[in-house]
Parts: sequence; structure tokens; C-alpha cells
Amino acid sequence: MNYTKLLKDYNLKVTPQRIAIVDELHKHGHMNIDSLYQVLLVKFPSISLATIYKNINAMIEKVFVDEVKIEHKKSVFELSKKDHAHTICSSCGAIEDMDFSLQNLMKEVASSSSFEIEKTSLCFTGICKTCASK
Amino acid sequence: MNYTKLLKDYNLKVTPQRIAIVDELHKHGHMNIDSLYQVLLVKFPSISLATIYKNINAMIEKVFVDEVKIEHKKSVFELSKKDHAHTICSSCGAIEDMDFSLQNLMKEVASSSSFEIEKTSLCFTGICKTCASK
DNA sequence: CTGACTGCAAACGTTTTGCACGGTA
DNA sequence: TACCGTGCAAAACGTTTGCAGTCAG
Repeated sequence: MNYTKLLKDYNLKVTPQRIAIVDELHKHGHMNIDSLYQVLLVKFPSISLATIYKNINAMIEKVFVDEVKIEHKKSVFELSKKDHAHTICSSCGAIEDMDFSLQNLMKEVASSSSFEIEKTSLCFTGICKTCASK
Repeated sequence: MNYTKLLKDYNLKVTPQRIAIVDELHKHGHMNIDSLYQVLLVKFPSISLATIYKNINAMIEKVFVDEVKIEHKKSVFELSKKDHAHTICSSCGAIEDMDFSLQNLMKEVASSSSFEIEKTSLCFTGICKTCASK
């Protein structure tokens, strides 16, 4: 993926910090502010939390980063992708994407209620494969 | 509903403040900390936010109150009830319960993945009936 | 060259904590 | 009576803001 182009497309100036943020989100899939901060400190020993907050918020506003709110945990952030659900392991904390046809779900709901859905958020909390096999 | 019995059943001492909290949650369905505080101030002019936080947290721990995390808004709290989804109107902010067979959804997911679901959270953001008709 | 971005420090709003007092069981 | 809950004030926490210096375009 070309992070420079991505940033430019969304009218954000291309800075090393921003490239790194997008890069880490892409590599890790889901990260909260703290883990992002820890990882970025390696490349940018003097990076500040304020910079990370400002950039994440800018990216959310440009709608190419999404926030995932999780019960009892801090929000994590991910590069926007097609509708999907999340699984959160209550044992190891791992967060995974799950292929899931939210489209069908949304159509079903739309036809049975008078609510016009714009966005759907679906999270499963439970035990992941790895933890279950222990 | 007998709030005294409910509190006793969960090993919480029965205090007027706690009865009022449960009562308001029951009446309003979903409330955030601030609205709860405002309403409780009427009955208890000297109630403190700390008391509300402590009690809500205790009730969440006893699993008879649930927290609903909402994008761009403060969490709301509700008395625990059977699995259901939430609709959140992005226009007027109203939060409603939606009858929804999460059971079927969960079975479907369980059979197609190796994730053992304990809890499902499903939120639809969009435009409610009332706002749509304007 | 200009406006936007960074990093620092301070401010802010929310939630938690410690403690003395009061109420429940 | 013993313990738990309340309310107050202070602390802790996460996030945002203002600003001076720096960098991307």
C-alpha cells in the first residue's frame, strides 16, 4: 500500500509521523493509543501523545481510520475497511476481524423496522480459537 | 418490579440512592451518568457524582446493569435484559432497544468460526422513524 | 514563503480514590 | 455493633488545546 498517496488523497500533508502511524495500523490491524505510542517511540523518540491524538482524529475525520469501542477496554483504531464484525477474546484480549455480511443484516433490519441504518457496529466477546484449545 | 429484592439478591445493601438509580434506569431505559445525576438531584439534593459512579460500577459488576458504548457520545447504562440490539439516531440522539434474534446470529457465527461467543453487542446508527418523517 | 504539523506544557473533563460521617442489617 | 454506603475534596487519568519552532508543499 502507498501511504503517501493515501495521505495526499485525503488532503493531509505527508509527514514521517503520519506515514508511520498508517504503517503501524496496517501492520497490526488494531491498535489503541498507548500501543501506537510505544511503537512510534522507537522511530521517533520525541514524538508526543498529542501528535498521535491529533493525527488519529484527523484520520477519523477524513474517514480512513475507524474507532472501535470495546467494553472494559480502551478504543482501538483501524484503517477503514469494508463492513465487518470484530471478535474480542476476553482471555487474551486479541481483537480480530470477522468476515460477516453486514449488508444482509442491515437489509433485514431495514425491511422490518422504520429505522434508516447508516452504520452498523457488531462485536462478539468470547474465547478465541487459541485460548479455547488450551 | 421490586427493586429492594433485586438489590438484596445481588448482595447490595438497600439504600434510597440505589433504589432511585434502579428506578430511574427502569423508567428511562437508557441513561448516561449526567442525566442520571440531574434526575437524582431532585430527590437527593446533596447526592454526589462519586456515589453514582460507585453504584453503577457495583451494579455492572453484579451484572444487572449493562454499559452501552456509543460512538461520539457518552456511554449509557441500562438494566440488563435479554439479548437485543440498539438503534441510535444520529439526528435526535434517541437510543432505542430493537428486538433482534441475536441467538440465531450467534449460532450462525459459532458454526462458521472457531470463536466461542459469550456476548454480542450490536448497534445501528442512523435516522429514527420520527426524524425521518420530518 | 506560507500554512500546516510537531512537541511541549498546561488545561480540561471525566472518573476514581481516601476519608470522616452516617445508615443498614 | 460492625460494616458498608455516602458525600466531599483531592487525585488520577485520558484527551485536548495553545503556542513557539519546524517542516512540507
